[in-house]
Amino acid sequence: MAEIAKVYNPSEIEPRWAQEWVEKQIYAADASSHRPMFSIVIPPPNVTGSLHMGHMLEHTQIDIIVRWKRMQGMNTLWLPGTDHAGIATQMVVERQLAEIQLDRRALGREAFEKRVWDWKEKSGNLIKKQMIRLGASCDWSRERFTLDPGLSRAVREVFVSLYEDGLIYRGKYIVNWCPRCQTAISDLEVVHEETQGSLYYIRYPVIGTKEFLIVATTRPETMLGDTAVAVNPDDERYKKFHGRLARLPLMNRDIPIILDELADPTFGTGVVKVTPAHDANDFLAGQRHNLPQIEIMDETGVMTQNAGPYAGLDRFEARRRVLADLEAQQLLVKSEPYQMALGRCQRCRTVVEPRLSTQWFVKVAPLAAKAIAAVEQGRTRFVPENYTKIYFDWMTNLHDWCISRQLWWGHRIPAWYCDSCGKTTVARQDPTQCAHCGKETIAQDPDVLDTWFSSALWPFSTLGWPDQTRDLKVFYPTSLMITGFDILFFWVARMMMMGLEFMGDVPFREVYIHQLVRDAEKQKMSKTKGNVIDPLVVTEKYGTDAVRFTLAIMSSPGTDIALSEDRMEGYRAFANKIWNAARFVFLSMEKAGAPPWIPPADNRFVPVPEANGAVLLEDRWLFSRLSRLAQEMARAWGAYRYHEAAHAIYHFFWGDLCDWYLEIKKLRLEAIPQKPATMPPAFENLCRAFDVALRLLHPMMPFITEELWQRLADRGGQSIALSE
RNA sequence: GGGCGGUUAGCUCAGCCGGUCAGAGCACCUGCCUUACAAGCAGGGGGUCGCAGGUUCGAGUCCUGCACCGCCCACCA
Repeated sequence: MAEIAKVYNPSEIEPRWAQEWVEKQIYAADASSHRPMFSIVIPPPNVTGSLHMGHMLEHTQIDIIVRWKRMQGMNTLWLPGTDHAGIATQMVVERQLAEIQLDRRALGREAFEKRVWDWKEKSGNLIKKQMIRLGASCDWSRERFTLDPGLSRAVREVFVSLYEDGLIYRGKYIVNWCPRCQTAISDLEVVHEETQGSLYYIRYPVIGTKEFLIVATTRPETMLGDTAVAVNPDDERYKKFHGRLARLPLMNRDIPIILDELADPTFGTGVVKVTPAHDANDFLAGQRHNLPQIEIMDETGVMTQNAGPYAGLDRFEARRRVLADLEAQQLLVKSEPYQMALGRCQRCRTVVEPRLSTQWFVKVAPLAAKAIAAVEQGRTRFVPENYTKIYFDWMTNLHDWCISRQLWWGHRIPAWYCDSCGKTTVARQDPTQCAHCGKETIAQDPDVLDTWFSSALWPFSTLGWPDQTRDLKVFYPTSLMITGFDILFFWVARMMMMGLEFMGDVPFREVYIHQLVRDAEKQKMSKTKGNVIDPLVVTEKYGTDAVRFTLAIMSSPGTDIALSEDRMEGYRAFANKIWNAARFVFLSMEKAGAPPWIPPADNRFVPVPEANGAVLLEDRWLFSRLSRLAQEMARAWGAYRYHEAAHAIYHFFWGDLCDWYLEIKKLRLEAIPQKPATMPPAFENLCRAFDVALRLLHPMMPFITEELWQRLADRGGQSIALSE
């Protein structure tokens, strides 16, 4: 008794178990097992730094389910790993370079990539360390990284295969372009921000008349690239101008007045300028009317020679000059305040510029159709259910996915262009000559793939695909995906598409979308904002179990988690309560004897009767509570209602077990005159009840339960670890 | 322009199919260092469950409308 401290000190206990669990590889899955399977692949954290509380919530939720399933006897796999996170990681390293006045271009591609790899090692190791400290029961022998050779082969295979099927193509289209990152980005990487801008009304003289057309625009500088002015064909006001030309001010080019639905008679003046090279809608209109595309801005957002006198100016400076010049020529009618959704780069907040660019795209419609059907058929289920609708909405309104990025960190696009014949070679093996003309004058595309391209393959690439591995056979489709809402479209939807296309089955049977962890001010925690809390810090302060339990009990659906340390303090107290309850149990064993008492697994919820055959009232009561609790927790976990399971065990443990049951046993203990030869049933039941309570608590608080169970088992002559 | 979520004790939130659901934790008040635990024990105060209607024998719990707060999606210049 003396050797057990009155106050529970998790930092003495937790790291020891964390290490032991890893060293003994007790969470390794068995691909040759015939037991029922439960598999889950981790949403691979980005190697951009360390894990934040959002990860800890996610990992806690995954770990609870995984441990629960494992304790049910299932052959359980939790596959860990990390994501190279293309643009995000590249930016981290670029920022580091900037601090020492270096630029990636000055460094060169190879040297730069080496630096990113170095960083990846650092970040990846830190992430692994954090997860181990969290007690994540991963199978580390199956750890993966999206740039691993195997996974890269999967990426290559998928790219080539989709290309051969005509589902990947290359072309010059309007893409979202970040002038700072100097790369194309997908629609999803553009975040729209309500911004107070201005709507400018500009006069375009109509040739052959003394009249003007007045166009309204929020981006006046793009007029330098106008190649038409559009009015709605049914707009009576402008019928007189049909077939005429307009004079583009400042540039003094004559451009046609076209008739197109693009022009909404109810908006502005009903006249819209058409800039095919710098606006997605105008691009399409330009195609409909065979308009030239004049690029007036380069990849850095600086005006090109095509912008005439404005060449060399930054786009915003050009806007000011254009406005000033229009004003001077009395062509600017007016400007009015205008609320608009300005697109910014998700990574750097720079205003995104729609720009004409040659990029690679995935034709998503056929893939999306399968992904929609699979959910309609119930092959994959969303929890909470309402995400199903969101999923459908998004899936049915997809544009083709721009997958090429002008970056250095990522999977290089497996396409080679021939200088001789100009044709493209896309191949599984690096070619040495053009597949079309046979010449060796080929060079690989310098670009890399969108990081989500490889993430989309994660559920099967991590299991060995394209090889037909045993793991793949056993663990795919995975049982469950637990992830955040923020990557539902980026990731979940695309995994659905790729899984169905290449595996012929859904990547997971269920998707549980978890809450968002916010800080005390309800601000979103994010890597880019830098307001992240290192889980290692609170873990040290309150104990991993307490933080895990806090996250679990706050995980109720429908609301985000406003994490506060008050709660962690409260559940640290809970851990301490458990610790001290154990001290009482151990004390009882000392005073009442401690023979082997662990019951067989099948009657764990049945109390041992007294010598006269009757079961003590307190035992009957407690064991009935216990079995009800077990049912309740299984139901709650089965529905991912972590908070209900947590509340149930919390109140059972503190209220029923400690406040009542232990108090009653305390009286019985006092009534024992001297240590009996064998432990009376009254105390055997105490041990058994405590054992079961620890088991029920274990998925949420693995460390303290493992430690106490171990001590309990030692005293009872048992030697099986709880977590096995 | 669509869509979603929230509004319950001072604070943060639970309340799944309508009937011991008016609750928990923290905070607060009173009394206790009772040999498992003061990170504890015993007890206590505190809410007309956003507003207005409706369905029902009965509604935080279902329906309608409204008001705030927050979020997501969107090629209206």
